[in-house]
Amino acid sequence: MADATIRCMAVSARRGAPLSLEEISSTALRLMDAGGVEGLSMRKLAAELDVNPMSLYHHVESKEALLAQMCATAAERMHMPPDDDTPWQDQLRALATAYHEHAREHPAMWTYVHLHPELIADRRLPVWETLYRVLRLAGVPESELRRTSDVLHAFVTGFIIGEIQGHMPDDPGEIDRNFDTALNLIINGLAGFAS
Amino acid sequence: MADATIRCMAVSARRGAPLSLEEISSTALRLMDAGGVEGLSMRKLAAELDVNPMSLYHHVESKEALLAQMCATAAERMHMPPDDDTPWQDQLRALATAYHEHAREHPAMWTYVHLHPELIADRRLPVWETLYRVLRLAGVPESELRRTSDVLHAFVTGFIIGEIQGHMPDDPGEIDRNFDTALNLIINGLAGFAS
DNA sequence: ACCTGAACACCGTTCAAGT
DNA sequence: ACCTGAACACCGTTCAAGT
Repeated sequence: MADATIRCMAVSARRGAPLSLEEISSTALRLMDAGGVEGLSMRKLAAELDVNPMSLYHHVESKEALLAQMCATAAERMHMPPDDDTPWQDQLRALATAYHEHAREHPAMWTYVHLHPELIADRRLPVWETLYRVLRLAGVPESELRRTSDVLHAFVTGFIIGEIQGHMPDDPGEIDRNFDTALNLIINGLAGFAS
Repeated sequence: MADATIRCMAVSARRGAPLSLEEISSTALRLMDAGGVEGLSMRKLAAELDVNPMSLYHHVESKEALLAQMCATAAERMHMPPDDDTPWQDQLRALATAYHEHAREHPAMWTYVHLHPELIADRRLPVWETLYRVLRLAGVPESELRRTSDVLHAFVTGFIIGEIQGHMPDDPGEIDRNFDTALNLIINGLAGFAS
């Protein structure tokens, strides 16, 4: 019986269990975290999963589609700070920090997202919901929410990429001071807007 | 005589003249402008120059070195607005606009620079000289010039990449309004700093 | 249903040989 | 001095064949 089931599912000769999309994309993310963008190839991914490269194409349309999938689930799962009734400045700081940390955990994937902004364009994503809420608190008029959030997001990702790709931290305190400078600039700028 | 010269220079069978670094990198830039990052490969570049792919390696150490070369000369040649004694806000606007336009002319190369910030790290480059001058005018203390200029540069490149890679202009006026929002945010932020 | 091997059209690059 | 062809170690992906 078990033999029959296994035979009819055409399980890989090299593996016990069939592939799943979940397994594929989490392994892919691990490869990307470890080896950068060049660390992820369909062939290396297949080797890591102990499977023929072509088997992947039964679960994923293309490498691009796989990357899109990875980014989408990462963006959905991103944990955002809740509305805690503190001043908008503090909430913006918390949001930026959460974003920042997430990006530093998955720098290569983040760089890819930055280069393909359409992958997180969905305004129902937690990041955007949270950012909109904070910007409303800051007094940004409804008609300017879209534009302002786009600009801020571009700033933050620009900063993060610079940090990821740049001369890395001799002094880790230097990172924090850069981050503070960036955030203070934005908060000052927004405050000027609202008033 | 001419024959002898040509023979001893071992000129390509397919071309009249020998390759030059200048010819290589300007052709490479043209390919990149036209076809994005994927538009530039050593093999396509050689084909465009009507030369064997391996000939390129006599003038350039690697593809990476070629890209570095291209970015460096582009950054050196970038034409910056002169000090015209207008308020720093106007001068910053002029600087950002010049940068913006240059990036829109060579979006793929610009994206590459953004991903390899060390390529324009040289503080003697016109961009940095100009930015430092404007930031001094804005009242940024000497000890914060490096940090502030890094952050601003990251913001601006983040914005530009977002614009290049993002949903492109349905309405070209939309671009300008985004750009204004970004710049006003920065100027407001800096003004808060200095005071 | 799912997996596979061979093949195709690409990469960047090394190396020994040509003139 | 400069150019070249063959070769190597990679890519993503198609397609027909296996179970």
